[in-house]
Amino acid sequence: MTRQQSPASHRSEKTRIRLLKSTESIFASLGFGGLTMREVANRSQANLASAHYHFGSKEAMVLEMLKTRVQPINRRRMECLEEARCLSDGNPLTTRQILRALILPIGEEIAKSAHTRQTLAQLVARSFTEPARFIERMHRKFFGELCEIFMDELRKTHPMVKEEDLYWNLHLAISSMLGALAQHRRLREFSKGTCDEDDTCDMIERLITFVTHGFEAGIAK
Amino acid sequence: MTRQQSPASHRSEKTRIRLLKSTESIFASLGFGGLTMREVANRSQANLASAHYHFGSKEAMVLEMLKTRVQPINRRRMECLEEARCLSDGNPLTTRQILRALILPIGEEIAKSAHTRQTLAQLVARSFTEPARFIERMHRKFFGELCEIFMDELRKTHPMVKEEDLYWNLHLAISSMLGALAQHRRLREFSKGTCDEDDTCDMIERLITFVTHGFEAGIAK
DNA sequence: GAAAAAATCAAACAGATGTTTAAATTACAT
DNA sequence: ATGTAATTTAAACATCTGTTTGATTTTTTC
Repeated sequence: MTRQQSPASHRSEKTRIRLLKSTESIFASLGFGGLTMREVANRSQANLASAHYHFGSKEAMVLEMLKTRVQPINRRRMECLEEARCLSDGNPLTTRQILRALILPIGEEIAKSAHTRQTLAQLVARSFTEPARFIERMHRKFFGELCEIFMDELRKTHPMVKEEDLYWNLHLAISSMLGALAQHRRLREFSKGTCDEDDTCDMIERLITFVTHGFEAGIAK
Repeated sequence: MTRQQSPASHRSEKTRIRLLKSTESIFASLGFGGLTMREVANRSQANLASAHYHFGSKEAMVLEMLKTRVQPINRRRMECLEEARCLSDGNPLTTRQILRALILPIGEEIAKSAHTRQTLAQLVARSFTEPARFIERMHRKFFGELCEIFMDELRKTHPMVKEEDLYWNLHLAISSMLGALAQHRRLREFSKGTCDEDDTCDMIERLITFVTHGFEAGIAK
């Protein structure tokens, strides 16, 4: 049934890509349950059945979209970590450097997709709060080893700090990042226009400062 | 259609309460889209139609459940703030005191519902990340004025700090709180058993420390 | 240009969902 | 006890969902 993901796709995949784009924006604003195949097809100016033709099922389609969005961010995270390691030749990284490597890549990605700024922030956040089990499974797969790598880095930086404290505060830092992304669009209304949520750089810098100091306070004896 | 919420309900409302309880746990784990009237009715050992009889619609039922869960927490928040004001006779509160008043009441509520610890944390978090518009409207109503009260308190404590910075960092603190609640149950797996997510007091204290220092770092010049 | 493969399409299917109806039952006041 | 209101019930309704089918069109290959 499903079109095989064969090595060479000999013709343009315009439809496939349009479907993924629609999937992304609808999933970001309505979640998995709120996303319907018909709405995706409509927005993509494609036929309902073609979505199944390309992906096989709704679940597979959403998963495909998430993969293509999440993986580049995780790759970039590793790069950022590596860059920091180069700069600090041999010495342990600072807490800020580590947490920056975790957060900055999302900011870059958000800034990149200029006209749909909100979408990616929502997307990332929603993918973490979705009740759907298969999405949870995906996160375990994509995030599990990444977290261990970041934990290792934090251990090097804070060799005297208890494991428990490191885990707890990395957990809080990640949670803060996700929470901030999820609540992103509420800021303007909340601040009655005082704050500009569209200034992504500003947001990222504030977020990094916030979690860095939160983290360090949490591991202090 | 809807039974009127008349002042004196002359007979026991067992069914109504059972329906709300089921609504709570299902909504917490599956969200609004995942919650079905039939499942609620089944778990409540009630008839499908009785749910509509008591609440009128799925939307109204979920809203009623959220109100009865959220409002006590917000009332408690105001009490905590008042208690802190008493203790510091006239002087501005510390940042920690203010943020504690925001966070502690949720912790108390979570600790109270001992056997369903996870439920409330998930419930609060999910209610904030639900795509459903009517839930967003509810939050605006319940949270809007509360936030302004907390902002006023922060203004008194930090009179020299720019409005923008106060808003940004209160926003980050709230987001962190929500993110931590949402990600709550991931901690044990993430930490491979090192951390005990069921120790609610510990979690709340860590969270308060985290956001307090994050906040203060964010407003420092 | 003809055969084969890939992609699109309209239509239908099967199941689930929120909601309504109208009858039956229970609880309550007089 | 009786009549009235409140509640529960089984059944049906209309709509929406993901998915499948089989024919048709488009693209690629030779």
